[in-house]
Amino acid sequence: MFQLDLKSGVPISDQIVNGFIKLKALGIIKGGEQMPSVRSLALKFSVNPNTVQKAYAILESGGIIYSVKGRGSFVSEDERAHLAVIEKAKTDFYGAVKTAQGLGLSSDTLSEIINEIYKEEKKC
Amino acid sequence: MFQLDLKSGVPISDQIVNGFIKLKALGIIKGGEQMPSVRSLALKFSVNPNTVQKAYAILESGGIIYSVKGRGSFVSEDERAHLAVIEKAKTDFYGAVKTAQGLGLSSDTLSEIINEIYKEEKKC
DNA sequence: CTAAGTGTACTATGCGACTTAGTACACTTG
DNA sequence: CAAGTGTACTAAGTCGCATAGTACACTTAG
Repeated sequence: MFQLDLKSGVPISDQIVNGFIKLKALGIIKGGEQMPSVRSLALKFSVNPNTVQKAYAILESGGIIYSVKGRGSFVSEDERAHLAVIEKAKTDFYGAVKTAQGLGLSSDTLSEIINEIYKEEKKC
Repeated sequence: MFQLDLKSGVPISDQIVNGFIKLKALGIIKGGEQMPSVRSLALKFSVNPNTVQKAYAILESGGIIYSVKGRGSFVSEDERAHLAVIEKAKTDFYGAVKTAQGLGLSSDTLSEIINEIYKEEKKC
């Protein structure tokens, strides 16, 4: 699972959303798999059930999961939702590059940073 | 100058801070140059003077500008502040790459995005 | 059928960040 | 002296987030 950082200033509901998006993007959770119940996850994170419910509502509106009354919430099997996540990740990164460019960083500097990070990946 | 986006959710004071940081990073404003007065900038942006004052206080704490009672605020001539801005930009970009990596984007994908953006720069 | 567990909806409350408003003071400059 | 500057302070309002509590409809295991 993932961790919550209550001191980060990032809304808890957003952290839960991003946490599951990552888990799905990395294939740790897969389509059709059952999500933790709203109440159990709230208990696990020591957080209000309403907060988890809000996160689940966001995930459902994004097509990442779907919910069934009385049964539970499940990871969506629709591939389009997964593609949308990838697209959003690209868009976010696009914005980050634009910002870096606006601050005068060269493309070489950015490439160096990327290589540094992905080099570590290969070590694993 | 730069624009404010009141609908973005980003605090106005932060937008002002980032705006001047960019102006200095790009060399549009230079060390020793006088900043707009708190009141005049507030008028120009149709914003409360306190909000501009807050932004200036942040800029001063970061060494980007310095203020003199009764005279005004001026762009710092200390090069260390400029270097710190560059370092922060790198750190922010580092985080963006980490996030993209966490979502499964390959280094090639990121490089493509960078090339796309910096290609446009050369056109100008 | 019953009980437990599920998603969902609603209101009320507290808290903190941000912004605005207004006032005041010390300083510099023309 | 007057105007403009930075600075400091209190008060109020708005907004988003999180919590608390309750309630209802549904499904499933027993």
